[in-house]
Amino acid sequence: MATKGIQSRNRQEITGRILTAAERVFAEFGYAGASISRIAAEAGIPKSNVVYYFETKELLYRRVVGEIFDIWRAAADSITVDNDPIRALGDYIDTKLDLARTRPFGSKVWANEIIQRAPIVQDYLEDELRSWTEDRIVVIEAWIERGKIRPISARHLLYAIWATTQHYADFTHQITTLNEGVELTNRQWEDTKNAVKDLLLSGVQIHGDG
Amino acid sequence: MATKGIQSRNRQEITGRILTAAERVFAEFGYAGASISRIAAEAGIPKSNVVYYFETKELLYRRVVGEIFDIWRAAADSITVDNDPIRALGDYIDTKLDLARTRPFGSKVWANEIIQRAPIVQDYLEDELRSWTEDRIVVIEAWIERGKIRPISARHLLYAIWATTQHYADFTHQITTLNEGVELTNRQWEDTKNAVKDLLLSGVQIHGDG
DNA sequence: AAAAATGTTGACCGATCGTGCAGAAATCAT
DNA sequence: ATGATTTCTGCACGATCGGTCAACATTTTT
Repeated sequence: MATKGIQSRNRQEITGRILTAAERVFAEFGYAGASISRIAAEAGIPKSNVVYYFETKELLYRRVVGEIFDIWRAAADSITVDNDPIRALGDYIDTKLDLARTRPFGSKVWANEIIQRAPIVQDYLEDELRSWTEDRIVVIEAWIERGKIRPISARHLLYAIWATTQHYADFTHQITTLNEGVELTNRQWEDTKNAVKDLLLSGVQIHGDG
Repeated sequence: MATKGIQSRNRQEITGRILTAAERVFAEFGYAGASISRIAAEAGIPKSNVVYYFETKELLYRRVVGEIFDIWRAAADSITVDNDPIRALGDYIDTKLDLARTRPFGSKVWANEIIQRAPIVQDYLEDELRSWTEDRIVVIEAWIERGKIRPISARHLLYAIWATTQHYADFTHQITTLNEGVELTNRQWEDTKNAVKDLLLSGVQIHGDG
């Protein structure tokens, strides 16, 4: 019992290393292009060992997708009826842009999966994403009814937020290339946050008369 | 000489069929996941014949990417200093959303390529896309200087337009799933155009005091 | 009509893929 | 200490991959 912990800790360490490697490799090569041997090499272990912990490529992949989905879901906690709309949406944009910077590979894996019509995680979309989305739409429409924001399309607002924030993760390479080949600095990421919020939330906010 | 045309016409027909099939297959499986045999099957010809016309998978892929890039470039013709900003940007958004509907596979191929850090078409980014982007930024900043639009970040405005419009192509499957599993109707696409323009151009337009 | 050029196809090659499996190694419970 | 359990790894398999090539069919040129 006293030594039981050692094995568990090792297990957690190694599965964590595999998941991190898998997220990167799946992002960089797509599901079909990612090979178990490449993931294993990135994690510094033999191929057979990856299979031992995750059984199949598909199960490993589902774990990777599930992780980023949970993280994104938590990012929208601020979107509730009682919160101030501009503040809540601004926080959501900030958080998602932080995630675009810190977890770009997860975002890319998700993008790849959706582009390829979700052959593996369609059940995620139909179960969890659908109800989650409807809940947020209800909140935004409640804000509209109470006259707190302009009567925009709640659904398309959500889509626009997803699109723009994830763009900075999925298209990092294009953005870097257009930034003279160097990654965005801290300052540029702050500028990005402000620019995205400015652009998107101007369409939401009720404009005063002066 | 009189019969020369027959072979040329056949050549054009068959390479066209291959390119259409390739665009779809590359979009659906990524570069690594797309196989020449699958493209050939989709085009209804033997694998060897695809190789005969395009030599390698990579050359075929470059042709596909080049096509969608040219189409997108032409879509921004309206962005010139002398045009009205809201009108010009609105036309650009409309055109790109039309392309999202009519050429979704090309958009997905591009997205896949950028996600994977442009292993094949990096020269496109550095040569053509970079100068093209800078030119548009100059136009938008000229609009700002002349007081025609709010002083937003021209670069991030472009990115936001790209992100939102391409989102409706790349994430079609997610959007369809969230639309109770059915594709968007003509009416819904019109609503989309208006919603995107409303959201993005509110941030651009100078708000009057009434 | 004969020669040349172009188009078409199936067979084949070496490489890599995901995965199953047997057995060695390490750790655990007793 | 010893047997049970878990962890680790090399090897082998059938399948599929991109690409080559030679044989054959068709069209074009002379």
